[in-house]
Parts: sequence; C-alpha cells; structure tokens
Amino acid sequence: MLRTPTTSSARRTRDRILDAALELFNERGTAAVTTNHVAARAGISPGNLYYWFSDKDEIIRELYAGFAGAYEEMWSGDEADVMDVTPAELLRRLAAGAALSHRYAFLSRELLGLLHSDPVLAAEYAAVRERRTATFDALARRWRSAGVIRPLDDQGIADLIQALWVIAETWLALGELSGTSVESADGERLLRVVLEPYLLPARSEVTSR
Amino acid sequence: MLRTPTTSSARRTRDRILDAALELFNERGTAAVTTNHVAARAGISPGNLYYWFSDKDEIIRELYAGFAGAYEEMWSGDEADVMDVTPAELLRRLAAGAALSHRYAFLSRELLGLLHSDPVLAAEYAAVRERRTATFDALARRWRSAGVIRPLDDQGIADLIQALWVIAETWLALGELSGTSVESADGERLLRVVLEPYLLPARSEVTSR
DNA sequence: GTCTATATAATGATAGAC
DNA sequence: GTCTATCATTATATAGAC
Repeated sequence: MLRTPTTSSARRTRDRILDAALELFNERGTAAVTTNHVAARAGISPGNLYYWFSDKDEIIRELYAGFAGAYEEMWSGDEADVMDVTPAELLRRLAAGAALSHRYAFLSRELLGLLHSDPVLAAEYAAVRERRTATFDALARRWRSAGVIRPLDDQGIADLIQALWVIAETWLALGELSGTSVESADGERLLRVVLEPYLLPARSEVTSR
Repeated sequence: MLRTPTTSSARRTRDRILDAALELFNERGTAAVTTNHVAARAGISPGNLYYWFSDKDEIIRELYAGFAGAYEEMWSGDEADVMDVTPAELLRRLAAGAALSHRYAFLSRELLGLLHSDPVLAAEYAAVRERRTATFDALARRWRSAGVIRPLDDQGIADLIQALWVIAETWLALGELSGTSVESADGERLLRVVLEPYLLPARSEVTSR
C-alpha cells in the first residue's frame, strides 16, 4: 500500500528510502538491488521499508513519478507561452531534459524494460507521453503555419516529432557507452542535425549560436 | 564455463536452452526469469542447464552474440559492395534490422541496462558498435564526395550517423508502447525523415517510392 | 513509526548416481 | 550428457514488541 507520511520525521524516512533506492538503481540497476539493500543504504530496518512501500515496484513507480513530474514542469505554464517556443528554445529544453535524465540515469537505461513488465507503470508513462506528443505536435503545426519550418504533411510532422523524441530519450544512455564523457552540447547537436534542415532560413534561430 | 557441444544431441540441448531463454526473456524480461524457469521451459533439469552455462549472464551473452552475428551478416561482404550502398538501400537495411530486433525483443528493451551491469557484454557491444560506426561513417563520407548528400563537415556526418543509429535501435521498442501495431514501414519513415533532407536532389533515390 | 525476529519461499549452484 | 537430490544463501513479507 502506498502510505502517505503524516509527520515530518516520517517524510524524512520516506524520502530517504527513495533517495537510497535512486542511488542504488543508478549504480547497479534495478535487477541487482533488493529491498534489503535499499533499507541498509537508507539506514533503516527492512521491516520499516515495508511500512512505507509494498514492494520494489512501488518504489520504482514513485521514482518515475518524480521524474515525470519534474519533466512536466519544464513544459507547464500557459498554453500560449508554450506555443511561443522557438525551434532554438525547443532544442534547448529537450537537451536540458538531459540533466534530469542524468539524475534518473537508471530510467534512461531501463525504462523500456520496466514498462514491459509493469502495466501500472506503462499506463503512467503512456499518459505523460500522450500529453507531451500532443504539445509538440501542436507546436510543430503552428511553426508550419507561421512558415518557420518546411511545409511537411501531418505524417511528416508526427515522424519528425517522434524522431526528436527518440533521440532526446536515448542519446544520453547510449552516449555513456562510448566511454567518452557526455556533454549536454552533444545532445543538442544531435537534435539539431535532425531539426535544422526543416527550418526555413528567414525565421531560423537555431543555426545562430 | 562456456562449454562447446561435442555431439549433435548435445547441440540440440544447448540450443533448446537458448531458445527457451529467448522466449522467456522476450515474454517476461530477464529480471523475472531464473535459470530454473529456463530449464523447465527447455524441458531439462536445472542441473543440466549448469552443465552448459555457468549462469544467466552467460546465456544472455550468448543470445547477444547470436543477435550481433546476424546483424553483422547484413553488412558483411566485400568492402567495395558495402561502399556502393545507396541511401535508399541504407534505410532499407536499417529498417530490415527491425525484424532482427523483433526476434530479440528483450535486447531492444533491456540492452542499455544489461550493458551497464555486465562489463563483458559491454565490451562485446562496443566492438560491434565501433565496426558499424566506422562503416557508416566511411559510407557517408563517400556519399559526400560523390555529391549524394549535402557537404556536411565531419562532425555533422558523425552526428547524422549517430542520430540514425539511435532511431534504428530504439524505434521498435518505443513504438510497441504506443499500443498500435508497429510496422517496418514506420521505422523506415522515421529514418527517412532524418536522412532525406540531406540528400541532394539529382542523385536522391530515397524519395522515390 | 520503527525495530527485531522470524516464517516462507525461491534462487543459485553442486555432488554423485546413472 | 543428463538426472535426482540437496544445500547454503538470499529474498520477500509479516507479527509483535517498543
């Protein structure tokens, strides 16, 4: 059962569990981490952990909620404001999400697998993704109307959005593999190589730097 | 210890283990599958499984080797032939890799996580990736010389390759989440939206369809 | 809320008979 | 090569004291 803290010391315990779990998941991956490990790292007893969370999956879901919430904040605000985002600003925000991805590194690596084995998590993810895709889609259509990007058909817009999304979600974890240190600039460059050719010269702000 | 089969009946057992493991990994994910499950599905005793493989990781590595080998075959042949690949042919091959990704679906979902927790696997992956990137890079430079694509600088070429790679590796697993059935054509479209704008009109074969 | 203690079950892995 | 039998270990989850 998902328990809500009632005192401030309790909140501290609950958060300590989440912090400990995040650390361990990032270090060793969720598969290699048990509830006992998390309790030990958090400095509490295994029994106490079960007072706050029913199992490991619930901890993972809670961590995902934290990630998703932070991500949504990046795109909250008046709908009008969001629709005023320029291509350059979009790339900046997508790449900025990398900082978040780095904090929740285990999600970058494992999310697809976790979604496959936890239907509850999959439902949460689908909701976030749908909202985000709708926003980006509307934004891209607006750019098209305003002559900011080449006149793609709706399918083309959807594909472009999806391509950017895939890269934004994956480049960090994939880049870590190559050994070389991974900079946020790398992600932005990768996104730009996809988006840039669709920008019409007159309005383009993304090439200026 | 990685044991090599000496008789044909043994090969059958060894392969049955690999087949059973692949099925289970694809269904439930590697984390939820134990050596006992694999043995049961393969119709052998747990003890027998340990005669052939030292642990689950070794089975995973062997499956990855099968995947990587099949992938490499797609790009084997005379270096000259590979260098004659057109952009349209490249997209076709990349998307064709989707069939392979589908057969080894668990790798599409979990590879990044598995690489993080198994250094041996990570080393194998790095080798494959390096070869593949070198091939694609050489191919793209050749296109540039031949006037098939826009005159990108070397960094631009590397970025373009990486963007295509990321999409080719991820679109299938990510697409499965959206619920709608995933077609190979979707992957090719996604790749095309990235590559197409870099093709110079005169030589372009990728837009014709 | 938090701990200790413990029940129950599953897992990884081995030894030895066939 | 393959099986049965088995063991030490570890994991999850709960009960009850504080």
